[in-house]
Amino acid sequence: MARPTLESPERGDARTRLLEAARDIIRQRGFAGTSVEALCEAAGVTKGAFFHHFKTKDALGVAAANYWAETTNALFAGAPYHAPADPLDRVLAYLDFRRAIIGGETFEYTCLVGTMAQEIHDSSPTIRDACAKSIFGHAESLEADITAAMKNRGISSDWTAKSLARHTQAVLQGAFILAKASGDPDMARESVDHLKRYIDLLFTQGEK
Amino acid sequence: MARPTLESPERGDARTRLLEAARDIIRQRGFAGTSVEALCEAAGVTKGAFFHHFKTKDALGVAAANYWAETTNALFAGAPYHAPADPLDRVLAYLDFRRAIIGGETFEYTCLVGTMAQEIHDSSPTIRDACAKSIFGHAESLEADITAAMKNRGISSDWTAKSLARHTQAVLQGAFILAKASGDPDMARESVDHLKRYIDLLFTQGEK
DNA sequence: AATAACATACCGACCGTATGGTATGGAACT
DNA sequence: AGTTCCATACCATACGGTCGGTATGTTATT
Repeated sequence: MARPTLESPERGDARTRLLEAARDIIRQRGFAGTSVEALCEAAGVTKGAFFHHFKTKDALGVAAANYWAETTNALFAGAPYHAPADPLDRVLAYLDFRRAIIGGETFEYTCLVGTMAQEIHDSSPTIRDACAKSIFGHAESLEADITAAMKNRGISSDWTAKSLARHTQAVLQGAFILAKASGDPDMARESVDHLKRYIDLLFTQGEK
Repeated sequence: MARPTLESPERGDARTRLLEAARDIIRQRGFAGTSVEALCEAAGVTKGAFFHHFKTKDALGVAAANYWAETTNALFAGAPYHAPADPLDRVLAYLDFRRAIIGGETFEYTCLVGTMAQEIHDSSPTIRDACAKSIFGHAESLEADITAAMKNRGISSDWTAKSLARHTQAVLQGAFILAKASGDPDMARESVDHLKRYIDLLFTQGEK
């Protein structure tokens, strides 16, 4: 790839490759378990390049979380689950999509920012905040459909759209942990099924 | 505390203190982020004591997971949620208990084996297996009540007691991650509330 | 249009320290 | 007397991070 220009400084070859390496390796070994040199080797760059692009290892962690937020936002924005006219169907289609994504190697379907937040929540506030922004930002992207579905079905509830959106993320994060502990992605799919059943019950049972 | 004897070699003072230090510090900083020396300092022992009791750092991880399984098993066995005569009430009381436990500093209510499994699932199979045993063993302790509740209410379902028991653990693990990311334990309680509502719906709606 | 001046991207050797782990000796209990 | 338990001293290495240097751009001046 060509050298980055002043107009697009983010296009640096090494920088992107380091972020992609971070995305994959940190999901396998965790943040503290991933050395800068391991990242450099995977990205095919030297340490000089690393510290040219990131002031510290923590700064790489923040950048990786932001990169994760950007790429996943793009993935979900372009996903087919927005198609249904009924907002509830969109929410359920979202869960189908999340379920369909689960598969292959563990590090390929688990969540970078969930992994990092779990690990560094107490030792690195900057990384933690970047992770929180990614998780809760994504949750917010579901809120609109949930709110619309509640209005659409005339749901009067003691729960909020915001809390349900956050709960979906909690279930997914927890599902990943069981999958990691057991080495079996079915363990994650199982929880998504329960979550889908819950939301289905909330809206078919709660109708008034 | 007295010196350990040959008859109860597991009662070693230093050993227990190291396991307790591991329980607390690993929940704060993760496994890789916790140094042997940090554990020794917290336990008030030297490295000689550490490597006398544990052959390697990984062995400490396995022992910490087992210690966690033992102590939490004892905690839950002695908890008051077993009192209700109705098995469904016992399941719901279990969730109330889990919810009530959430509070204080993050490391005080989050799960050691969930944290470790997340981090070392790929790099240390022995620790991962010990964590899995703790998580799924605890899940199994719920299965009996769920099964009894299903029979009791005549539930014919497309889900199993085993999968629902595992799902409860997934929700709790995920709830902890959101709490860590946000720094707010309410984020965890919120998900427990949703889980309780789900189980309630499953049994009141599914009655036939 | 040429060029001086500056900025960016990257390399790879190097440094100080922290780390997991070892070797050895001795006190306390059996 | 023998074994368990633990402290001290030490080691080799892996770690995060620095630094001098080079190649390749961009911008401003003339």
